[in-house]
Amino acid sequence: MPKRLTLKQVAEVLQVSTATVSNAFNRPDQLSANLRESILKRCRELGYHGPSLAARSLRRGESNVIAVMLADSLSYNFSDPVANQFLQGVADILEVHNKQLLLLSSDADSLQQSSAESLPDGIIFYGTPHKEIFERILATGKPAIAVDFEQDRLASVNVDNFSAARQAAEHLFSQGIRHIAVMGLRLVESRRVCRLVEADLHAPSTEISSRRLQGYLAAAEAAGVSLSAEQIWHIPLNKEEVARQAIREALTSQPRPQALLCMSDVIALCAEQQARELGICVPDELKIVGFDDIPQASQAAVPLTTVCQQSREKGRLAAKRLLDGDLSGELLLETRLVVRGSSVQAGSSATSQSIS
Amino acid sequence: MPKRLTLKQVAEVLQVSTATVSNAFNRPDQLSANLRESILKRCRELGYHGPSLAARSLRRGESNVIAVMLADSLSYNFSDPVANQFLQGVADILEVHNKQLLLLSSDADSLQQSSAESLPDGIIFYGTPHKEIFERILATGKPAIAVDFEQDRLASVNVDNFSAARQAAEHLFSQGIRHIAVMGLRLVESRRVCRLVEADLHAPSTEISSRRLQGYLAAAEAAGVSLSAEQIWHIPLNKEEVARQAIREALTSQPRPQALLCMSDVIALCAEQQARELGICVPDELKIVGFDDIPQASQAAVPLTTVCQQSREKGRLAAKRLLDGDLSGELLLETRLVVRGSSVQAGSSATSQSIS
DNA sequence: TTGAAAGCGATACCAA
DNA sequence: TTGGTATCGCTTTCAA
Repeated sequence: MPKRLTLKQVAEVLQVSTATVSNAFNRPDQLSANLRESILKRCRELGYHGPSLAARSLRRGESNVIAVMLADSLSYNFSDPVANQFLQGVADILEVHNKQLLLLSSDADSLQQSSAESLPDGIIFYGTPHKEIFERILATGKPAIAVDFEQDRLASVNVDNFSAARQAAEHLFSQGIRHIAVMGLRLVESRRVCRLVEADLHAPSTEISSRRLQGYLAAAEAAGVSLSAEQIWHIPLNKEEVARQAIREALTSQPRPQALLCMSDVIALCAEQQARELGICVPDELKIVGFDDIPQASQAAVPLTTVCQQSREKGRLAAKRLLDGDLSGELLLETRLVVRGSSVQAGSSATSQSIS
Repeated sequence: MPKRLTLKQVAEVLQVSTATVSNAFNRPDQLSANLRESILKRCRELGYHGPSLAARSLRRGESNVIAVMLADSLSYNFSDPVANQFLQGVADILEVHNKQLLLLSSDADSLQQSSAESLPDGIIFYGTPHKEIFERILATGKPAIAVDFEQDRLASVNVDNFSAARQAAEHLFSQGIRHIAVMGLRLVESRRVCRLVEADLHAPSTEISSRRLQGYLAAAEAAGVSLSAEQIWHIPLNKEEVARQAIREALTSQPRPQALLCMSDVIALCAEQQARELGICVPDELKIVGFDDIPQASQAAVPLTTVCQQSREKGRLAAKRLLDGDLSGELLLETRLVVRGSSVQAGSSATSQSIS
């Protein structure tokens, strides 16, 4: 097996100095076009395809790699449609800028050990990372940006979760609905599905889910609708398998809620499916409102009314700001309620209207 | 902004040699537990969180990073449910082994330039990569494994696409269906939706889509069903927006096919939705069979009959083989036809049966 | 336009 | 158990 060639060896074979070969790759202006061409050509023949990333970034202090630091595990993020949209947006921009993508999880032990965060030239935090790792990275002084959480020491890209959620709830209350259940995502620390207790309502955090809950509550209060802790479920993971249990509980509780306010589309779509299995007709007997506007939301049998939070655009903006060095202040993306399926019939195509 | 500390500086402050600090991080057995503890503690206080990845991998010749080389663009892969499942599987294993994940696209210009492939300790090729990059990486002699394509110089993880597709088609023909349309994925080079022509049928490649097509054709022949080029659509990308056009064409052609054989679940689910919009009742008036068994397949309004190809497990196995150095031969995963919705009624829960 | 040489930060050998 | 030191592959300044 031919051990990878080094620039030095190549230089030797070509009878030029290492500097010249290096320049051929990195600084075309430092040598004649002719020479450069011939060097690159011979390199290709020899099987030398460019400088080693490790050595180059050691020397230059930059790597051309951007990291996304995920709050949860990698595999969880690959399974989550919202995260996927976000990563699509990030990838859109990185591809244009010729940057490579390193996926890191603040959840993983590996980070404690390998300090892989030292490689990338910049870091996008997606969701609230573990404190220790967060501090560690901030201390490096590398460019970084926060997405979906707030951090006074960092620029951020975010949406107004409070207003978005309030709007979603208002949509229901304005239809005269008085009895709802909230399918909440990660509202408390527990790893199992459960309902909230009164105290949970008075411990608002800055986490997006807490914001959304506050938005729901505000809308309820404004509409004079009572919404108590026992009508609010905690779902620890944005996964169908997990959501199902909470939804079953809610849909079989007496009296059955007229509507489900779901903190994600994954939950909402699962609710739709569960309702179908239980023989509950959506939207006649049960209204469902989601959050996120993932692609599947519009394709569902009963197209989902939800809050569009432009996840892909969020990824684009975060990556753009990071690469442009535009690292101050908070950027709030617009959200809008997408009302769907208000007049769907078999044979007619779905309608959807936006309310902004 | 405090520039990142180096191991050397730390050693100086702590009044020990660099070797000792290095050992504290990498070789606990090389120094007393006491000393090690105190060094690590002081490092934390100083804000030194471990050796730089670039320097360490330059020196050690390994980086703790594994790359997945995607045949298509990053953002496309994030949007594809099958790719997401695969990446979940890869991530499952990498997390256990404390490896970081670098996502590379053989599509991107950036690779030509940055030779980012030099960093990772091993590479998983997902789908047929561009030839040039493929050769380049093989030449490095790094551990690598091929997924979803065949390559005599590389170990691989794959499924038997021919048999799987044949089985899917047989399922239809055994129900007496004689007139079908094939919604094919990437069957020819064109970037637009089109039907095949006769010549395309006689140019079988080793690409998975070609294999699947051959499987369909074999089943048709065995069943005495005619399946000609004009009944076969080419869809260039596994995206709903793209598939829609082909599906519309197929569903509005006269006579309308009794069944759609779809080369992916994304296409099949899109077909289901289109049928709904056109007022065609699935499965009474139109049968649909997919391929992949993505999570949404079982959640659809009409649960989808499809071929399960264990994408996540594929990712797991590929990563496992790579990390275990088990790099010879081809590993074929089992596929199985998952028949769903054969007796679904509103109010009753879905049934599904496996035929292996 | 080219070449010589210093050094990026860490590791691992060998000696003490 | 610890310390000195050559070296990993490359970039870049400076001098020729």
